[in-house]
Amino acid sequence: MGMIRCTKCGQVHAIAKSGMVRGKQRYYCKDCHIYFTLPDPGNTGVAGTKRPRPGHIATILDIAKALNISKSTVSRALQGHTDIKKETREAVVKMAGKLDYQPNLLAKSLVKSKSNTIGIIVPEFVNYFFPAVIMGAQEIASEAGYNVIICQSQESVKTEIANTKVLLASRVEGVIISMTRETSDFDHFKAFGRHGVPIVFFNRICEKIPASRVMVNDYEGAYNAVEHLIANGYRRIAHISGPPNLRLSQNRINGYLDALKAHKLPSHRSWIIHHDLTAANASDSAKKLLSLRSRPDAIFCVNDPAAIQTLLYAKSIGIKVPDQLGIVGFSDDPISSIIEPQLTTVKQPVSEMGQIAMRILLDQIKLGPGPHKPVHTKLLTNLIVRQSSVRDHP
Amino acid sequence: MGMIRCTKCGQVHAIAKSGMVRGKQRYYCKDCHIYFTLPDPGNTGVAGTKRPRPGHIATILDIAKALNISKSTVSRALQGHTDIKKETREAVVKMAGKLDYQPNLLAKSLVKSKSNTIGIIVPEFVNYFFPAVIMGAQEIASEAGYNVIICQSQESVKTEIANTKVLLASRVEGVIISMTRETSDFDHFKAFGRHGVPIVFFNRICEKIPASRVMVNDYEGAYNAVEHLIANGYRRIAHISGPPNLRLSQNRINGYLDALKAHKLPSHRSWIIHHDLTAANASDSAKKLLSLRSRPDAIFCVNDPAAIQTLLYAKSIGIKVPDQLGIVGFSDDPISSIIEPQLTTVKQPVSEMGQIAMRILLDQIKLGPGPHKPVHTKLLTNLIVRQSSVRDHP
DNA sequence: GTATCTACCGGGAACGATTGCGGTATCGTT
DNA sequence: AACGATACCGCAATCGTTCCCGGTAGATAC
Repeated sequence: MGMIRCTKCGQVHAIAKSGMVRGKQRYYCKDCHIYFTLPDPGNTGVAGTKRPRPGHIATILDIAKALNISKSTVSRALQGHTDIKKETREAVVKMAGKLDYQPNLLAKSLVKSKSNTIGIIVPEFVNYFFPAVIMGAQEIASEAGYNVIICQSQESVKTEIANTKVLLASRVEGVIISMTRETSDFDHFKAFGRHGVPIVFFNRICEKIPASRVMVNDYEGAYNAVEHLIANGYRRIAHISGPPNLRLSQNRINGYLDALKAHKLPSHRSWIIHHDLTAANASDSAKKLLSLRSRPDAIFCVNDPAAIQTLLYAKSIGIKVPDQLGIVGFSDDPISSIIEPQLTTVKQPVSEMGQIAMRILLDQIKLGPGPHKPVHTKLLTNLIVRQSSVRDHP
Repeated sequence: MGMIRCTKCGQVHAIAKSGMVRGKQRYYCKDCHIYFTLPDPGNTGVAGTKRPRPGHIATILDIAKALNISKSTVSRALQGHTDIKKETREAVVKMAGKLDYQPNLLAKSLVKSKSNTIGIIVPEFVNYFFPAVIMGAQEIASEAGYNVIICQSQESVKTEIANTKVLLASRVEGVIISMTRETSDFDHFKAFGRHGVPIVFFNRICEKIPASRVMVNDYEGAYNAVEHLIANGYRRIAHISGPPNLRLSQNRINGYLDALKAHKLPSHRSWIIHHDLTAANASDSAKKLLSLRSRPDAIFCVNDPAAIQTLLYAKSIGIKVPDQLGIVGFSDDPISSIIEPQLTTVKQPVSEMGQIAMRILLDQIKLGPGPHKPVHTKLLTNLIVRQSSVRDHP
């Protein structure tokens, strides 16, 4: 029970009501029988001035009022409608410039139910690969007038799920995804399908969902890499693989195994080590392989970061590469041509991957809602032979 | 003149009118004296069903109707308002889950005039530096419930201007910028200020604008690097610098020059070469320096990519590093600890840079509109001494 | 001179949320 | 019984666009 000035009468005592409306205390005036809240103290309301807020961005209504025409006309003039007289249009455009008008995409998206936005979810973007893919994708998207929201799942399913929620709430028209290494439940991806948002997977695809995919010929790439090692006289070839639930890991293992089989070379289970794609773990895997009693004389790695860690470890313990150990990576990371010895690697078209994924996605968006036949694209790799796998005297 | 069914009467002939309204032909019915357009053929309108579109995302209205309550109540229930009965709230939440409700951020942003979005503009993100900064920034932003739109200017002022337009149109609440190397006109940045959108510059700052800045102690970093070279017996120290209009280039040059001066060492104009931060250009600069008659015996580079190119070039023409040539870079790019010899470099706190920039920005946003005192933050670097600059016998 | 067209423009309903204002039913006091 | 207070909820305006209707003035046709 405090004395507070009522909005209708003079000061009368009023008491707290209606449990705090949006953070503001609500009062009731006994005499006037009305409810009221106190105005914000910040707003020293100068009556009469309509919208004097400093950071106000001009709207079409501002332009319309300045020109004494309707906002419909302004809207049509601004989007180049034929129905508008030339002078009117010019006046509108001029006034828009004068008022520093910037269209409110939020409002536009809302009314058109079209956000002009694409979502991209990647596990991380510190290692060369994903930024390069994103660059390719973004290039195509902005050519088509689309914006891109980039999300990092940070290899965590939990944030991956959070990412899908954000993208859904932002009403993206399509999504490009490379999964987390630990994603095994796919309900959050299906949400996109339920809401008619097309998906394109790349690199780390999900086979449980009938969506388009962009990958490289992992099997052939691995096969060729291993065959190249064999041709260079290596016989005890091990493999540092990726997380087993990723299709790309499986494909590259199969290529590796089949190449060995085709050349009647042995394959041991202990020669295949899965690692989680972190640098520290790759180095551990290399350590494990190189301290085996039956030490391999070559290692084919699922990607370049792993190959680089392997190479560094081998050097650190005095194993000569390529003489005592052959190494082949996968991706053609810029580091691989700088490290010594230079790394032989299976080059994959990284930027193109993003471009193609985006092109497929935009096509699906153009086709409109409804389930479409998924497009499965397999890009070609090629082996870049450098020093880490070539011996003069096998 | 064709026979087309009128919307009001039976079929009467009608003729093209009103110059194609929004891509659709408009007709006029002579008998009814009305104008009309043909409905979209795609919509085989099943009357009665309100919104049967397949990809429809449930709205609060859908929830309200399903529960026979008003949408206001749904809205309040969903945001945990106190004014809602417990059973009602639970019913709403349950129905929201059942209908797979996802709030429409566009609508929310529109009505609240708050997009919950931050814009980031960087020149590129293939080289280690910018992705790492962005990661740091994004981390802080998502902790605070903000989304991030990332734009690449691709070192082009033109796309940088386009980026600002997009961010403005997306009603971002703040922007973090690292300029293009060629940006010399700043009107497009001022637009943010005019609209009350706070800016934080990092790395490549703009001094013509009273905005907050995050940088490292470029001068001291450079000074220490050069002093380190001097301590290792190098006397003819050159510098590959960045674009001259960037403050960081100037600061690092000054640190370089002052260190030379302090040790009474000569500095030649021909020993300072500006390069445009591309790899090819860095390599050219190294070539130019190393073919000078008075060849320098050490080079301090404005960043690691340049230092790496220099190192590679020196090796390619048989110059021994560090014996015949000392090299120091700037940034501590991951490559610098892998290349041989390992690169001495001035380490800057990259991820922290993004974090701090974002924190400053969020603070300014919290303070609300109106000009605030810009915050100028200078982070500390420290010299990582590796092999490329250390000689046993100076 | 009238009927018919054309060129242009305005009114107003969406889009999907938030929120100020106010109403009803219920309960507790005196 | 009457009144004050509380708990809960609905109405309707609002954000900035787009776009469907439709209307009017002038040109053209007959």
